[in-house]
Amino acid sequence: MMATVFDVAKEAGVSIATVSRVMNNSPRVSAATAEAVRAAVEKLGYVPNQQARNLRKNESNSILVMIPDVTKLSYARTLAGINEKALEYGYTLLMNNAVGEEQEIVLNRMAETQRCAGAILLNVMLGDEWLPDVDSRLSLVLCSEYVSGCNMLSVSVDDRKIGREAADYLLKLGHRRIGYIGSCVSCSSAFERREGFLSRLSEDGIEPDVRLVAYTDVSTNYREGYRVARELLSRPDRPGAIFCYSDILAMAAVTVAGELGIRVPEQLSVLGVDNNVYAEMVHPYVTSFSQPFEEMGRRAMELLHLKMTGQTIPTGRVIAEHELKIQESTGPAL
Amino acid sequence: MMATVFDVAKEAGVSIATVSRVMNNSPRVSAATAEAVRAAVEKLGYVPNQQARNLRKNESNSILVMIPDVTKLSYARTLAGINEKALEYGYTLLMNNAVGEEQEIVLNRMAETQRCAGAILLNVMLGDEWLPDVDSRLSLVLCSEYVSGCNMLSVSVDDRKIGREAADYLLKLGHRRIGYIGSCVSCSSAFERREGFLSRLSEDGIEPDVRLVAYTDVSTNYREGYRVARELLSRPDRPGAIFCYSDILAMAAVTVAGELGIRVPEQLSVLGVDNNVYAEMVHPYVTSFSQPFEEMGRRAMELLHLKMTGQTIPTGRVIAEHELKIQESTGPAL
DNA sequence: ATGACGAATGGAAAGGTTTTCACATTGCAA
DNA sequence: TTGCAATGTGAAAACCTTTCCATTCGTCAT
Repeated sequence: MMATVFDVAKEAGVSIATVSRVMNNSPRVSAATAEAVRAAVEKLGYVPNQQARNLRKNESNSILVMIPDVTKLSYARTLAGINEKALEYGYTLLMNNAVGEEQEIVLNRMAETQRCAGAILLNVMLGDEWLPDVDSRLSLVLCSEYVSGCNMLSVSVDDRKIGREAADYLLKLGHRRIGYIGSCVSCSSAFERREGFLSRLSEDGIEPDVRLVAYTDVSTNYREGYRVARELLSRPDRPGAIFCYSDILAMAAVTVAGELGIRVPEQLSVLGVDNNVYAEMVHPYVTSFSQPFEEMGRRAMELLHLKMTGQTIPTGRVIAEHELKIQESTGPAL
Repeated sequence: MMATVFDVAKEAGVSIATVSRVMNNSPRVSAATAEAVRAAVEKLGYVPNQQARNLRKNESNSILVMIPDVTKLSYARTLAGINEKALEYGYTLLMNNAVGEEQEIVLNRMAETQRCAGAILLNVMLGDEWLPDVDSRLSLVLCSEYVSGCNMLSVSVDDRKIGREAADYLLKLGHRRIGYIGSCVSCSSAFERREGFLSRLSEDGIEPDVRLVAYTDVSTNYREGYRVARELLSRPDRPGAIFCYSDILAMAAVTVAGELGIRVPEQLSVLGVDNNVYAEMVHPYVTSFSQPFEEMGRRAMELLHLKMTGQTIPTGRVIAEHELKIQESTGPAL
């Protein structure tokens, strides 16, 4: 049915070994022979069977991407970046939408059946004693929130720095009554951002004020954010500026402000994180830290490629640069 | 390194053929032997090499999902559905984020190198003469907007019906001045929805009124939708109800109405399509047709499985059911 | 008692590569 | 002229399965 090395060898009048060499661009073959083989390949429409190749070479050209939830925009964007580089390097992308325990099962099965040579894990759960073990059999790169104490190679943004810069920016605008909406425990990035945020405020002598803070554990749930923001902004001693864990929460805050007759940014500055494409649906547009998800995906794929080809790689954590995109929701304190 | 059938055979004191039979649950092996083999498998931690298996059986257990843009929520949701079923059937998911010409190249390469046995194409471009050719070498299922005239097996919603029901719903609320925001040409679904919408209106004697219609070619771009909606709603003879191609456009219309002091739904009913999770970011919440993307993905995977295992499949088009989710943005005509 | 049959199992081929090793040819220096 | 290295090529093994075919053995009907 499909042409094989044997067919090509017969057609070109050479041995299968020579055909293989030509297909792999071996230098140890004469120009004339190579040309004849190539002609035969062309004529027969021969394409090497990847399965057989992988079996023989005992390696795989596919890599696994493990995603907790592909419908979350940040993951999808990262995936797009990974895909871009994978295509460039000639890898095939295996993807799996799995969470928790299932991640471990799938990953182990992939490693055992030798279905893939490497994997990129988006936002793997905390407390993963099993990761180093998997990493010994399979090249692994993490691409997600930074998990402190985890020594795996990872790509992430510096959430602590985002928090610090958020505080810095609002302080520079003259704000002193600065609030926070977001979680403090649900995930590592939330924790880090809040830590950085509070430590910068503390440097200017501003200590956490419970009346200015609203915690919501579901940091990306609009309705919950709306409820919490309403509560926070209804107080007589409401903050003059709010740093929000996500754009979703920031949008909720802006909407609430509009409903309560609080002018943004004159009476209230709102700062978010994400640069969500949907952020434009609320007016005024939300000032926000953008996260380079596509770039993170590309970097992760590059690192994995280096790791798999045995080249030198940076150890530990690789940081992707965020950027403050100033829009309409922030302004100087009155 | 890794245990093979030979190791297991030696350990269990049987032949490799028997080991293979046990691994494949063949009935032609005695219980005692099977037990011995299983014990050896357990002891050695043997896992069959998928590559070798695929090579021998000349088939693949992986299927390709081709996506134009994984960052679009509807595609991501479909992908999640596909993933769910693929896991259930034991398929490995290959994914590729490609558009236009690149789709054809990737698809052909996949078929030629026998990397996968089947593929699900999300929203493949129009005018694809090459599809039947690929389908003859690779099982194909389309999962996307319905392309009329294309005889491939496909899963899609009935966009014409959505259009009809939209008109029907607004007419039943007593509306007569009914507008439309969306594209008429950019994609098949936009065309179909508009056709169904207009034909239903026509049945009640309402003919298209250019003053009530706003066309925007980028049917999912908020800013453009905002501009267009503003233009449409600023007219003195503005419509009393609007059917929007997408929730994004509907949200823009609702926002514009709010800014212009037009009360929704008292003075203006707005109806969208999608049931976007972000639809909740605008008040009042938008009434909308939900599309079962996850379910579509699952159905597509099921159909592909049936097709690949040579079972009988429905021919042509499979329709997934949409549903009208009534929220706050629609109400009776004054 | 014999033949036929079915069940359980093993031997060996096949699937399409890559790669090692060996062989033959050439060119070049001694 | 001889020896040797470099170069180009082919034969065959190896990668790990599945599966066809053959063999053995026990059972049952004649």
